Amino acid sequence: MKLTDRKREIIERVGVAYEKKGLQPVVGRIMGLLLVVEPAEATFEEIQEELQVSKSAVSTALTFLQAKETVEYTTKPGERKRYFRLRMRDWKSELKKDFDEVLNMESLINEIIELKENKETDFCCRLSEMKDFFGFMRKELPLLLKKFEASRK
Amino acid sequence: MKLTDRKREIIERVGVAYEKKGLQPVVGRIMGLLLVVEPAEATFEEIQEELQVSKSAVSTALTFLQAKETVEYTTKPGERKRYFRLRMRDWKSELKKDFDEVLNMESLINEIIELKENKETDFCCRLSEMKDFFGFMRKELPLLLKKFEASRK
DNA sequence: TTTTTGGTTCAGGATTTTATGAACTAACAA
DNA sequence: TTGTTAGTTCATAAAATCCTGAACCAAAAA
Repeated sequence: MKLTDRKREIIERVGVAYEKKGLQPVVGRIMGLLLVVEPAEATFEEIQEELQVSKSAVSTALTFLQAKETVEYTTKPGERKRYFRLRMRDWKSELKKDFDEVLNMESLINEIIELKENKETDFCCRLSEMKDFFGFMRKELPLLLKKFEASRK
Repeated sequence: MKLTDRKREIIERVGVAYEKKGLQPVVGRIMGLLLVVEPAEATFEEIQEELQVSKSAVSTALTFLQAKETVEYTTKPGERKRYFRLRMRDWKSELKKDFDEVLNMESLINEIIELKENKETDFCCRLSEMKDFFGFMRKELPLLLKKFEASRK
């Protein structure tokens, strides 16, 4: 495999970014690796070798990423090895899942407001403002996505 | 203190939501507690009692939340106890920090693209598209915030 | 001066998360 | 039928995280 130090540094940075999102270290490193390698795919063995982790760690991480529909593999005729790669096609649907967290926040805040006996406090007004903002975002984010798509045609 | 089961349930849900964001369990529970109590403040002792954790856990979590400028305290004349509460005033600047992560993503993706020898691949085009999207969001999100503010006057 | 209140600090223990290694499977090859 | 390749599975080891308890401190009260 033999990657440059620069690429290795990026793998780590991508790894850390994914760790912060709650994914496990090896999962994040694999994402990084698949982002920087050229061509954009790697075999099980290459991943294991480059990241210096056990087969089981690679297997578990790849199973997870495939379940999440983030990674897929192809095979080449006459070879039994799998070539793993990122499913870049649907980064937009990934994003929509992130957007949906807004919806969760909105309903959680709303449940908190509903419990309040006194809804006239400054605190409660702020909460309402936040709730409204999340509602606003829930409506506006899909529009923004459309606007982006329109801007590229 | 004596909270209803409903409020305790919400504290846990808020706690889990914050854990997912990478904060420690006790930090998240304190956020939940300060969101549901009425009036919206609690003493060190009340927090400790309600969450059933040690003084040190409460102290560490509160120190962290104050450093993050998410929590502050007031005192009452003649009392030495601190009354901790959420700094709800600036939830918008909190939000802006979240928005800024978009910027990080943009530059990370850009660094990856710059390393690519062949920029004509399908993979690279998708990456560019993502980069453009993050650039687009970086410009649009602040506008969206303004639009929201305008809609409330 | 001593005690009480309201915390803070930190070493170490418990728990959780993450990675390993050994045993296993399935498919193909010799 | 035995060996090899390309992984998977799972018990447990290792590491990281989180919390506790004991010692401590500063300010006010007794």
